[in-house]
Amino acid sequence: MSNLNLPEAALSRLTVYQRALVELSDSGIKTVSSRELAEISGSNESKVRKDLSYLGSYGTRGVGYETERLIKEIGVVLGGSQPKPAVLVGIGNLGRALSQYEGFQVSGFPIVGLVDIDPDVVGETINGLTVKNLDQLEELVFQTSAVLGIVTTPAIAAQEVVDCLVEAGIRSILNFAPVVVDVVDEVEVRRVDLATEFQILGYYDHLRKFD
Amino acid sequence: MSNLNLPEAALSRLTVYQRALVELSDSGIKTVSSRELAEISGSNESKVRKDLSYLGSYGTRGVGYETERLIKEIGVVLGGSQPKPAVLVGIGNLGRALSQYEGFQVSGFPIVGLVDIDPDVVGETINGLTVKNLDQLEELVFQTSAVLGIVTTPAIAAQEVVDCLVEAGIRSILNFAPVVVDVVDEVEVRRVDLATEFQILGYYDHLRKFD
DNA sequence: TCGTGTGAATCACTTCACAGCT
DNA sequence: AGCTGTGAAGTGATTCACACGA
Repeated sequence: MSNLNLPEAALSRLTVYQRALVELSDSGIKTVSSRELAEISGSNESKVRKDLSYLGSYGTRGVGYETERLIKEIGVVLGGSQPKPAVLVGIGNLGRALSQYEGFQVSGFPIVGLVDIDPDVVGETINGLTVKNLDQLEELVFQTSAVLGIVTTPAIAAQEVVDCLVEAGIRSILNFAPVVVDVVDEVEVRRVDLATEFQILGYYDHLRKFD
Repeated sequence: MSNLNLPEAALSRLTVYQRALVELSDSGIKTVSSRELAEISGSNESKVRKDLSYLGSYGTRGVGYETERLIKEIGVVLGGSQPKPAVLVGIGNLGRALSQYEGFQVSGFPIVGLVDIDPDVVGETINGLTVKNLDQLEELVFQTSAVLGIVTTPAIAAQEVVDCLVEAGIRSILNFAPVVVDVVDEVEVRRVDLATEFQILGYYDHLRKFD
């Protein structure tokens, strides 16, 4: 089913278009042109048209795209819009913040389990969830049907935690630890590297002084 | 000075190499080959050599690269290794977490100011910093010599906050709000989009079911 | 006439392959 | 013999430009 070959770059823009489309739709706007959609998504019109063409031909020449229709079609491609529950491992500052961030719930990725190894933290209740120990991970994943893992541990612990997640059957992992982890090919790991983002900004800031 | 044309993709990998090199150096390792460095950074040897070649020719044929030397050279390119202080706007869950995250301090991006608009939050002290009101931003930037801005507000407030940051003289912004903001060309904005990361994972998870 | 859909052209990044230094 | 440095080839993404339908 839907075996379109969506380039990674287009994929990440589609999620941005979708959010923009939901906003448009909520304010009663029925159709939108590639130029308008580009404008509010920080893209450009060719890219928008090319990206949307991967989904099929859902636009009308001379008119534009129906917002409702596009939202539905993008939703189908992005994973059928069934919610995908996530477990979060590593209850430090960042872990606590993410576990309370409503945005994930709203986007269809509810956090349904919390895990740590620190005995001082295990047993604590955050946002209605009790923090479990790492050795209860497999059971937790089974009980909650979680399919996503979020790693917010220190760098040193990340590889072990990822191994446990994979062992427990998780195949999609978002890694906030500033380290590259090894996994088998069937597992998809995405890294969010805050220190790198800062350094890139720092680089451009530095460059600006020599123009 | 140093007007090399570093591709964006190489730039982000250099930050990863540097962290790996610091670890190697700390454990007493003096030289490293492109293959070894690739292994621990999740890259490959051609990419490592090409990336490092943008800095100049600091390797020794038949031997590899001196860890200390590379750390220094990457540091120079990434912005002279002077610390770049940052102000953070938006003291919600994520803002609180980031303001306590030691990683930034360590990487040379200390958070030196906190800002919000909620009167209940303004005046609060977090990690030794008192939260200021948005209208004190310009003064805060002036007093602290901040050069980076971090936006952790809700989407709806992000554009206004970014305008204030730019007004206050900030030219490099890291935006965690799930919205694309408009800025003049001289300002660099990088977006960290957590919802998009989840959706991309969700897409691959979905795909796996139809192989 | 307006805006989509798409081949073709361009640009950017990656990988290959090997000459040359140690 | 081993490993770097780098042109050249290959791959993938972006932009262009225009035919076509509403």
